[in-house]
Amino acid sequence: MALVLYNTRSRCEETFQPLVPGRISIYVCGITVYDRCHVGHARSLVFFDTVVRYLRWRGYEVEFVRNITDIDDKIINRARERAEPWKDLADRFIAAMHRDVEALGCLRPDIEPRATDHIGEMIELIATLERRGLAYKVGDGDVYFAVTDFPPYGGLSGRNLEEMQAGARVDIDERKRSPMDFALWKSAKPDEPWWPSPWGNGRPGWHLECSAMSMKYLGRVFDIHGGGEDLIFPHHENELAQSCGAYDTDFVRYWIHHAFVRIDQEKMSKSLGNAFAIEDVLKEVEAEGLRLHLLSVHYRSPLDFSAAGIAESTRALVRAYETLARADEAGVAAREYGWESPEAAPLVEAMDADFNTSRAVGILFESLREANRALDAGDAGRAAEAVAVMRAVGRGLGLLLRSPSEFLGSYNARGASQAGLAAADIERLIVARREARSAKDFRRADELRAELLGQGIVLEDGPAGTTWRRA
RNA sequence: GGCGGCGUACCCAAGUGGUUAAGGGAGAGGUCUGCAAAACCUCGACUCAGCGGUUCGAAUCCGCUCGCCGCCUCCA
Repeated sequence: MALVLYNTRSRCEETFQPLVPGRISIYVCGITVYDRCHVGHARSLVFFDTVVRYLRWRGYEVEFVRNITDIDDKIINRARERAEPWKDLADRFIAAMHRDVEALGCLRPDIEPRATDHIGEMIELIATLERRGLAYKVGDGDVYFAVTDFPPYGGLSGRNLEEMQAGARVDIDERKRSPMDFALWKSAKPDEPWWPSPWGNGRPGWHLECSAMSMKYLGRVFDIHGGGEDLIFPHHENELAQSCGAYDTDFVRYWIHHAFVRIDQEKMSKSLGNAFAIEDVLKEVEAEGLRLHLLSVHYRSPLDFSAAGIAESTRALVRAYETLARADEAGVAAREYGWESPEAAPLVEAMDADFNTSRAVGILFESLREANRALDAGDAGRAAEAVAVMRAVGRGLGLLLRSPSEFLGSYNARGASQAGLAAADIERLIVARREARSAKDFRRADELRAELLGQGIVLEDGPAGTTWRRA
C-alpha cells in the first residue's frame, strides 16, 4: 500500500515518496495574528493536525513546522485602531490561537517560527535574489520581485502572466517593471514598525517569511507544504518564485490545499463578515464534536458550517464514547491495532487515498456497530477487536483520545448545567422516581422522567439501576 | 474576461469504468422494556443535476446545457 496525495502543482494524485525514506517534512502556513481564529482556521488546524497524526501513526517520522505571521498591514492597522502597540496585539492573538489549537485537540507544531524572529534570514534571501537579478529596488526602499525574469512564474496556480494582467484588478504601480511584481521589502511609512536593511528601514513582504522560514527549518527542498486553497495564488506562487529563484531548488515536492468552510453557500471569511470565532463556537458545542464534523467531509470539498451539522456530529461522537464506556464496563481488554495489522487495513487504505477522512469516519461507525453487536452478545473477544479498530481510527484522526467516563461526565454535566440542574438535583428525582416505580405508581414515575426530559436530561433504566445523560 | 471546483436518498456524505451505490442523521417496522431510552435487526436512491456521446459495460471518461461556488485583491 502506498500513500497517494493530490498535488496542487500537478493537479493529479501522486504516489508519495518522501525525500528521505521514513521521514516527512511539512510546512503549513499558519495564522496572521490580528484577530481571533474562526472556524475556517479551525479546518486548517484540524486537517493538518490529522495529516501529521496519521503520518506518524503510519510509521513516518514527521517534522511539522507552522509559522505565525506577526507583522503585516492588518496587524499594524488593527493596532492603530485600538491604540495598542502592535507587538502586544500580536502576542495577545497568538495566545488566543494557542488556546484554540489546544481546545481542538491539535498537537503543537515541532517548530512554530514567527516572522519577526527571522528578519535577518529574509534580508539574506532578498540579497540573494538581488544578486541574481530577480529583485530590484525602487523609490526610497521598496524592493520587488521581477516575475518576468522568472519564467516558471504561474506554474503552481496554472496561470500565465498575460492572462493575469488582462484580468488584473490590482492598481498598477508605475514603479514596477511588471504589474505582477510583488513586494519583497516595504519601506517604512511614518509610525510604522521597521527593521534596518541594505535597502533602507522597512519590513518584509508577506510571502517572504514562508520562503525564509520553511527553508531554514526544513531545508531548501522539503516534502509537503500546505494551506488553504486561497493561498495558492498569490502567496504560494510567490513563495515558490522566491525560493526557486534564489536557489534553483525544487522547494516543495507536494503542495496540499484544503477547501473552505462555507456558510450559506459562501466562503466564511473576515472580510465578508460571516466568520464565527472558534472560541465563541466552543462555548456552545463540544470541541471534539466540531473536530469530527470538520473531518467528516473530504478536505478538498467545501464544508458547510451549521449548528445542526455540528450537533449531529457531536451526537455521533457521544455514541462512540458511550460504546467505549460500555466496553470498559464489560471489562473488554483495551487493545489497539497498529497500522500494519490486517485489521487496520481498511483505515490505512482510506487515509492513504489522499486523506479520505470521510471514509475513515465511516469505518469508525462500522466498527462501532460491530462492537455493540459483540457486547450485546456478550462476546468480549469480538468486542475487543472492534474497539481496537475504533481506537486505531481515533488515533489516526485525533479523536476518542479521552477516557470515556471523563468525556461523558463532562459532556453530561455541561448539559445539566445548561438546564440549570445540578447532578444532585437529578439524583434526587431519580430516587423519587425509583420509589414511585417500587410502588407501581408508573404514572408518577413517567411524570418525573418527562419533567427531566423537558430539561434535556434522559433517564435510562438499566439492570444496574437508573442512569442519566444529556438528551 | 482568464483559471479551477462542485451538483449522489428528506438532510450530511463516501464512491470516480465492472458483483447488492460506504457511513451518519431523520423516518417506518421489529427485538428488549411496566412504559421508555439506549443497543441491535429489518426497510429505504432500479439510481447518481439534465441531455447527448464513447464503451460489452459509466454516478465514474468526453461534449453541451442548467444551477452553485472559489481564485485572479488581504484571506485558512
